[in-house]
Amino acid sequence: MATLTEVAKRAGVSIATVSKVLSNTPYFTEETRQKVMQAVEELGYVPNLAARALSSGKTFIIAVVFPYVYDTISSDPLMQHILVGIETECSERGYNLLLSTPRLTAEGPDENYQRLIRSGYLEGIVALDNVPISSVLPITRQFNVPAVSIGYGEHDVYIRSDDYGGGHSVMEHIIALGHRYIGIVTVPCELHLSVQQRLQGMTDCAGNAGVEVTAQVDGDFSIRSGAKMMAHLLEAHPELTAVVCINDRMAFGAIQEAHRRGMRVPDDITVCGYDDIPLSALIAPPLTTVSQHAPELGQTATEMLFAMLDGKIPDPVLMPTELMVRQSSAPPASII
Amino acid sequence: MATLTEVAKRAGVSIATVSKVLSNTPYFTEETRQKVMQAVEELGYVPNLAARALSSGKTFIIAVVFPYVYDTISSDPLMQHILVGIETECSERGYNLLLSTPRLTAEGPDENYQRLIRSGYLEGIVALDNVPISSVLPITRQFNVPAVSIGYGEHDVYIRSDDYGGGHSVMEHIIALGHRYIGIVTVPCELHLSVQQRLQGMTDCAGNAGVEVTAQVDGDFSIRSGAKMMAHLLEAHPELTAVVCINDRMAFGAIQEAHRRGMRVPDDITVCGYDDIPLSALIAPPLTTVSQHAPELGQTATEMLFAMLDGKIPDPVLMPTELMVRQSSAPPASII
DNA sequence: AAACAATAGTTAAGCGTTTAACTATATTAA
DNA sequence: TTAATATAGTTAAACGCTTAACTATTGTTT
Repeated sequence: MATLTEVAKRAGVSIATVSKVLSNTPYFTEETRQKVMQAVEELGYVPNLAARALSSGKTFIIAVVFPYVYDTISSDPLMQHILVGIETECSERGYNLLLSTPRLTAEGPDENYQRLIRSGYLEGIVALDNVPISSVLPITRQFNVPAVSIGYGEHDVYIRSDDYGGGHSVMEHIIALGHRYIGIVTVPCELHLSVQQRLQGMTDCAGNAGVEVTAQVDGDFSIRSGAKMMAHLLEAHPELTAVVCINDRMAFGAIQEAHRRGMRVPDDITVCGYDDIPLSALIAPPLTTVSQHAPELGQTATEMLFAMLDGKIPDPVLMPTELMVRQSSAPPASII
Repeated sequence: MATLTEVAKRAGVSIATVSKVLSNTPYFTEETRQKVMQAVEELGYVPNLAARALSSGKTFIIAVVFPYVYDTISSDPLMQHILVGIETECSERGYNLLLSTPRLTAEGPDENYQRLIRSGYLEGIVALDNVPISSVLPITRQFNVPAVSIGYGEHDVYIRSDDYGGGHSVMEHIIALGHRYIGIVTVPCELHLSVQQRLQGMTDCAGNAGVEVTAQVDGDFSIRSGAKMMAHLLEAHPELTAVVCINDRMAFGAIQEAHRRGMRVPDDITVCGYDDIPLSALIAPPLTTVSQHAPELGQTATEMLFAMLDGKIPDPVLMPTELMVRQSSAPPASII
């Protein structure tokens, strides 16, 4: 691979001049520029990133950190969409994207990750941070790696989906439809900070409307657990007319279980989800759910990171959610 | 961040000695080792990757290249699973994973990608290569970047899922059940090399059994198109008793469309898919499909790449597929 | 015409490693 | 006892780039 020295030789100038031309630092003539560019062209010169990184500190790498806890990339479709947003923004700026999925335990993230942070390879980080037991972010502060948090962990620069508002809006929708016997399928709330918010929004909304949530059970995000929890709910509380799940996958399971029992959705029971993964619009019946605008979440987080790299201190962002009313929700039969 | 020089100073030795100790190059005493390690410990020294990369050429970065054509990461669940396999293998070896999603046109991959390949940043590449119009691999050959192809593009080191065998096995299953009026939902075959194989397997199998495929229509991988093509098929060929889709998402759409028309699956019509994405086992009815073992595909590809980095030349691999018989397939009603 | 400023380019130091070549000491063989 | 060898450590060059400090040239101002 061609180096600066070769380009300089061919163009008949010094390597400093070549470097100046390439980085557009003032003080060279158009003629020099031409000579240099021609040499670059002819040799197919591409700067060596490692050398550039060492010399200037700019690596053009940012890392996406998706901690690996119970779930993550493999199973959560949301990650993909956040990733797409981040990728879009990075590739536009010529940055490369490093994917890090540290194993997270109560003692903190794994060795590999810690070394990576301290290796000087990363210009910045976008990290998912919603796990209460432990966080990937403290170490970034310690070693001054710019980082943006997507989530409710403690960190100064963050973007959060308005989970409280989102939870509030589904519940509001359900209560407005006339439902009074409502079940919630969630996950153990010590697992996930944003789910805590979602849940709080739901129960606050119900409380304010003078409605008491009939029952609340814990699944584990999976379709299967959604079905199982739906079964529990329906057996213990046959009076239920609506069930809200804190993610779409569990809502899929819930609908399946309802169908399995010969119930019609939404005629016999309303089911709502949360996340608005693409499949949600396409199942039968199409699912009423809350969109987090995941790609925008990733994209904005990345914009914030680039702002930090420019020396700015971006304000925290609360991304509004959007209630997607589809056909899985309807007034309770008793009203019609 | 601490550098070698600081460690050397603290341990009272030269930087070369520190480097030797850390890389376990012979000729130092246990005592020296202790002194060095203690200094490393106390200063929290972590080698600067950029410097190491420049000096030794080892960057500890491998890139996963998922070209962005029509579809990709955002929508294809398979990618995720391949990615998981790659990630597992990389993190085990302390390698970092760079995610590259070049825009691919007939003129080849985009500028960013080409620069990345030539930047010296990458020790190797695992690339999805199934698009006939263009490939991300020729440039890796040109610049001697070790690369493993997952797919049917022309490349010497590759791993392929046995699409032909997989296609053959679903068709065999359907014919064995007694179906004689069979429809296929595929995609325009100039889009995807592995789909061509899948299809060939299916038609060869049917041909050998003396069964003629009744109809074949083109969707676009999406659930929606699956439903639409199912509608076409059922209207044009009411005699059909089985429909095979070349991916699971279209099969979901097909099942939905069948349900929408009041048909029962598999009682009135058999529907099979391909890919075995996790959802497939959980929909109603659970889908008969073909598993590609995507994570293993990614993992083996990565093992092959590491073998190349060790100077070996791995043999091409054909990964066997597995027919997953579930409840969406049954003998045609005429037989029962 | 002298003094100064702006422009164009060069030289050389430095980024933090790895590693080949070297020196110094201890050990073994003859 | 000497030479050869193995061991332990050091010195310094190299990787390819950026950039501060410098020199040389040209243009402008007084």
